[in-house]
Amino acid sequence: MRERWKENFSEWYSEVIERAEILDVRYPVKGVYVWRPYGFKIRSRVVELIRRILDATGHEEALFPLLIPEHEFAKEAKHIAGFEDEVYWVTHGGLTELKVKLALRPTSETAIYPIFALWIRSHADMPLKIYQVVNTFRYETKHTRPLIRLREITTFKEAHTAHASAEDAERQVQEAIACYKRFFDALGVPYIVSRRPDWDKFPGAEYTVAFDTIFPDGRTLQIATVHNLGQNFSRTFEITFENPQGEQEYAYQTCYGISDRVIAALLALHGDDSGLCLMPEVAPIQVVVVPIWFKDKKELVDSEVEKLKEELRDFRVHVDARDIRPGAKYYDWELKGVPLRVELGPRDIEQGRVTLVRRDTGERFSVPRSEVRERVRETLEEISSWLRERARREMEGRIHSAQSIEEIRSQVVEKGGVVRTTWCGREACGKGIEDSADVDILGILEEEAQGTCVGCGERAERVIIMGRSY
RNA sequence: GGGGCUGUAGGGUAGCCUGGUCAUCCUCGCGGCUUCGGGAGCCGUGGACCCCAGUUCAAAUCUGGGCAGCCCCA
Repeated sequence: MRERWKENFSEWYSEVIERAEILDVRYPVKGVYVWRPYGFKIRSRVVELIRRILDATGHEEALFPLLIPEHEFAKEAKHIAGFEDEVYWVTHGGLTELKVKLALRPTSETAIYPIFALWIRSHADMPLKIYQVVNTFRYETKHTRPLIRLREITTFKEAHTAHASAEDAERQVQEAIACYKRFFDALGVPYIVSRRPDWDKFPGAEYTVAFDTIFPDGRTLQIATVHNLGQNFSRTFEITFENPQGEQEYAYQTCYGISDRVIAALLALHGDDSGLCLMPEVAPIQVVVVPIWFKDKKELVDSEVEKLKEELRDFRVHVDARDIRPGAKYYDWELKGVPLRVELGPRDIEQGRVTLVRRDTGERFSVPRSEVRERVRETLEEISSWLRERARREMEGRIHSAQSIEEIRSQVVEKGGVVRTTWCGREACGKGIEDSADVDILGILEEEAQGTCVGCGERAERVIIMGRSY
């Protein structure tokens, strides 16, 4: 690696995406990228994890069309107002201009809810919990960045639910938050959960709860959102049901999603100056075996490596048999983030041992050949918890508190990260704080506020977090 | 949204101002030999001027447009 992880994060990120073969960024359309096989394997593991979690909580996977007719898309006024300047439109079929323009989904509410209206007739049809993993399109005007700000989001994991009561929808929001916590915990991606201020909620939602993480450069990244839609969309799309009393009622809805950004976070948070450092849970290769060949010993080493590979068949193992020097292989696999390396040479064979090298700590040690399976298993577990713990500590070290506008500005602008502070809860005052500190309010925390508002000095009603985001 | 800069082999670059020779160097790919416990050496060989138009005897070089990328400000 040429670039350093913390000191030069933005360049590091670009370099690692390209050299670790995650994406090919050379596709000739702005803001869209090619998943390379190695990156795609990581993506697949991440998708499998969310599938397991959603399936286990009674969600069912489905697949809705990419194209949305204009009249459906335009039904919900606030929703379209929130998206209209970033929608791609299909206007022609061949040379024929379409009578009804078709939107490429920027998100799928307006594709799914007309169908929900057909599926739901009675309270017994609910709760209805559907999810899909799809690509979505947004015509981003700001600077696009691989996996962070995309024009084609390739891995949008969105869930949509419908309920017979406001209480059940509220319970669903809590379930979604719990699912996402489990998901990010498994990936070792630390997060802050907060409720977005009203002016920043999802267009058409009652309220939005967001997960943010903090990158090594101190900027925050929104990695998941959960929305309580109330009856806003069900009124628009006429999703009604007959309740137990025999009356027609509008359904109560929620939706929530996670984009490619979770993979950006996974890569960014678990790196160092040598490159990626993948969590064993998602690493395409968990253990790379490097044979150390010597003149007349090549055959001996190769046959031992073959046996070793068989002994390690419970793991995702790759034997690097390329005809290059071992050192070159070490650098290569470190860049690609393989969590554990096993070296096997004449010296190891003589002693009946193998050499293990941890990617996270760089620690090198030798273990008896007879114990290799068990030691690999426990070392991978240690790497997983070490990475998880390090990421958590790193993020917590970037959360500070501030009691004045000046402090907010100096903390966030100079040191990066986020600040906790207190706010009266009034929108005008909140926007004033954002303007004068030149820092955004990310969200409102669950906890009780004490003291006064940083903006107006009146009694504080809310604890908020502020930061600069991607 | 506004402004600036850039586009030369798979990657990184020199050449462009001042048009003209076989387009420079590093890396990389391929074949071969010797090597192999932290980026090997030698020999041979392969590969590029973003696209479209214009100016000109002649364009990587100048002009216009397109596309793509980078940076700064809002």
